[in-house]
Amino acid sequence: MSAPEFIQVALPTPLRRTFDYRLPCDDIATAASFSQQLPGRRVAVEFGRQTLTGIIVSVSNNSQYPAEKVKPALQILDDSPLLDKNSLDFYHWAANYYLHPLGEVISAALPAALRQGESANLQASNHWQLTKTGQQPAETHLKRAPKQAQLLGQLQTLQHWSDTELRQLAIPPGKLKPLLEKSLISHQLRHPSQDHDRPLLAQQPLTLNPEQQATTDAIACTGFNAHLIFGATGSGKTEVYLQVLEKILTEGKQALILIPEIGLTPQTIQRFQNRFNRTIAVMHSNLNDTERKQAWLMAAKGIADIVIGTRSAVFTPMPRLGVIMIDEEHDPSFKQQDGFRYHARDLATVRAQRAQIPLLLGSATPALESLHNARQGRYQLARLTQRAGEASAPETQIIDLRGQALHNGFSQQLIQQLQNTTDAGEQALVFLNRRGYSPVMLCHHCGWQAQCPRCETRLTVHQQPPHLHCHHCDYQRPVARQCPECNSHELHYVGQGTERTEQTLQQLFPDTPVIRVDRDSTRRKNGMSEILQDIQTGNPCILVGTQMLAKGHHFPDVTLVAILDADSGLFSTDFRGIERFGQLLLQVSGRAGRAEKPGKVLIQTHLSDHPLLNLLLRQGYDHFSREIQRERQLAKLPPYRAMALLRSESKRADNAHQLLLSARQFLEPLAGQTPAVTLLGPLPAPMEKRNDRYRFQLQLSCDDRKTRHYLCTQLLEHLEHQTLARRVRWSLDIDPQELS
DNA sequence: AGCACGCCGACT
DNA sequence: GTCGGCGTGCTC
Repeated sequence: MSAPEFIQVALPTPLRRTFDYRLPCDDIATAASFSQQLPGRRVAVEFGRQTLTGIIVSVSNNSQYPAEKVKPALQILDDSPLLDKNSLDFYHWAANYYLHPLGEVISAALPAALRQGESANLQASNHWQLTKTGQQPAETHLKRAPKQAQLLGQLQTLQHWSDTELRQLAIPPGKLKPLLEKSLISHQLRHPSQDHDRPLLAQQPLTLNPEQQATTDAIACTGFNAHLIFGATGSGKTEVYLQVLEKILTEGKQALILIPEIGLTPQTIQRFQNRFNRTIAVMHSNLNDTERKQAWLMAAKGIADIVIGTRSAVFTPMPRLGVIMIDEEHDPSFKQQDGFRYHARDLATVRAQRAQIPLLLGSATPALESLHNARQGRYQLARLTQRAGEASAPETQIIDLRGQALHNGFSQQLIQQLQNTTDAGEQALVFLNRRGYSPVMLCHHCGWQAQCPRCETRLTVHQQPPHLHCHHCDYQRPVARQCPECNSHELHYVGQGTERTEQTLQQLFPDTPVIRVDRDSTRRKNGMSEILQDIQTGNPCILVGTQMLAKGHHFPDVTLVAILDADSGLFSTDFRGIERFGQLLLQVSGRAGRAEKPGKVLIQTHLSDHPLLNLLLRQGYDHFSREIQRERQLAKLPPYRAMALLRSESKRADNAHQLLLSARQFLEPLAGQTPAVTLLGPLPAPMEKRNDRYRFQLQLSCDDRKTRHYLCTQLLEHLEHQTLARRVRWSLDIDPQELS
């Protein structure tokens, strides 16, 4: 057989095809012998006038493309495939399902360093550990150096650590020098390797309660089996994860654990590290390019046994993958909201099916989709109802705001309850999902409002530092002193954000520390850790914050949780709005009433009769979700229908609108032939103008995914031939999570 | 997408 | 006289 000459290369471009190249001349001679192993390797090619790194997806003896136009590839970059066949097949599947170019799917799968053609070799890195002397109480050696003693104390909780962990803890390597010189710690440069010599368990597992035991037993190590673990905060989901992990690791397999973007706290990783003597690769947004590449390669080369990562980790090749777990599976951050709009939970399901391995989804407030799957029998539903320890579920109470006098958003009743809590020396948490000081700046004389010049929205007033800020396009300007319309100086701030709420609370409770936790307050400090340390002391304080407060962190001393304004959540126009609100409400409530102190949750609203709110509070999330499910079924919405959303945006509104109109005109005759297809739009997006662009959307709903796939495939081909499609930014969202 | 080409308006 | 705005075309 003659040596194959051509390779098909996936390149990072929005063009929905692969590109043919000739093998580089010096590789042809040996190509016959290794052609089987070409797919999955990276290759450098000339593409137009640029040089790109692509992935070889297949090999052939001929090319469909005119032979004289086929360029030779510049260089094959890998000695062996970087991506195995299973991974490539999975990426193909994803590209086809989401109708997204394969090259961009592969780009999402690779860390930036490998995408840009860097070598796929693992780097040696420092492994640090305590010496014998270093294990003794820190004060023995460092009486006169309290800072060093404190640092040693911190390191003693770790025992051993890596350069990356040091960086995560914000400890500059230079600070370790004195400890190194005193021989309290030591380090060695090591290449990462499998850690299979030590016993698997570093720590004895906890005893499971009957529910946890039954759940763990139901999970089979081989074959696809999916489980939805529905358990409130504190019901012991993590221990189930750990014990399933133990089963999988015992068999010598790898585990992939997906977590939400802000759920990855050092404590989470610590729990896995403390339990197992196994190499863990962590992949999240705080890593730099080198660290990310290192973690990815450790997973792909089978060195790491446990991989913990956010959404994009679902693509990581893992040669011995034995389980996928998704914690907080309802979290919206599992869906990518731009570019390649995939859902990591949905892809994880497919990946587990293809690999014939178990899948675990866990949440206190499962996504409606997941509960639907469980109720349909596609997932096994495991309920964990017993709260660990003595902690009882918090008592919840609605404060009806109708007709009440409010003080900057606080009812008299809420102020009294906060007073009681601080008087008792306990902590309180006030939740408000709105950053800044005030959402509206209004002229008292003529009614002028500070608007964003680029978006169809108001500017938010910030006071720290003082400025007006658009939360949608980042436009900023100084706070106006007088009205630009009528020159009046009487400018009022209407409504409250976290800054103003912090100020109000500080005025109401001058003797109690008020701690604000939102994107603005945590950015300045060293992440969130400093703030958390203050809170963890257990001293009385009042926390004010956005959803940052609701996720991931536990505040054992908080006994009162107040939701300042539930109305905004109940008014949401998005069809998923009420589901999100219910999830957030329970997440926030879950912060209260840990340990022995019973918690209380107060919800301020003008809609105290809202049936779904009352259902949620009186009967729980299960009943709440069933009711929403029923409404979705009646309204013919997901998960009962397969939806796709074609979005368009342009500086010229007519162009954006026109493109969708032509899409609709194209789809209508096709849809007419197929039963049960609904087209809605083109409609202006909920925020019609954003960042100087006018936005429209066309919604497509089908009874089944097959029809949707067919229609969308046709639609994309149609759009490729539209000249207008080049002047308008557009994107197709399969299974959209938000209609915005 | 990125990049180049090509054609018209308002500046040093 | 040029700089640069974006419309159009092309990428194996």
